[in-house]
Amino acid sequence: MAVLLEYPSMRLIKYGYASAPPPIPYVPGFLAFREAPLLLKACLPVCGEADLLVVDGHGASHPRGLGIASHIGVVLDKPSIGVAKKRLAGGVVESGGEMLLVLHGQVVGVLLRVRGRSLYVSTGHRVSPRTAGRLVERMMRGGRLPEPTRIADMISHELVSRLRSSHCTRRSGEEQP
DNA sequence: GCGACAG
DNA sequence: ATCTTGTCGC
Repeated sequence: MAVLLEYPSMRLIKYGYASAPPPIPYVPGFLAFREAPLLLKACLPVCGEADLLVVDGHGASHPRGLGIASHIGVVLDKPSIGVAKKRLAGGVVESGGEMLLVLHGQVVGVLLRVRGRSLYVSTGHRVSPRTAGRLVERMMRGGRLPEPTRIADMISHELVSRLRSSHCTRRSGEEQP
């Protein structure tokens, strides 16, 4: 699922999606091998108008410094940022009131605290760690996740729910007492 | 040996 | 991610 939002209003312009069985199982550190091909298909209708990609997952804060956020940015040749809900690699170092994500002695991202939860924001492609953090902060609208991720989650959940019930039950739109 | 391990 | 349990707010 990919959504195109206007910045800074964060209004939904349009979205794209694709569906297919997972090619391989999920293995930590290799998420892009499982999800990037389908995600790239979902991006086709919207990425041409996008100036920045916000990806659900890590970018440079990855065991080999190349998470799915970096992967997508490189393939689509767009600036990208990784926004993950859990730590994958590296550590957190406080510096000047900032929580920096450090990997192999390099600052690769920032840790944001949102509503008591952690958000691991990292460089994807052509965006510095601190700029990535600042941009994500400006895409927050009161939710636990930045608007691109939150809205994509919302729409994809609705799509899955509606598609599932219209495929496994009787005619869609019929009541179920 | 033990823990950690995006989605 | 998915699943289960518990808590809080409307």
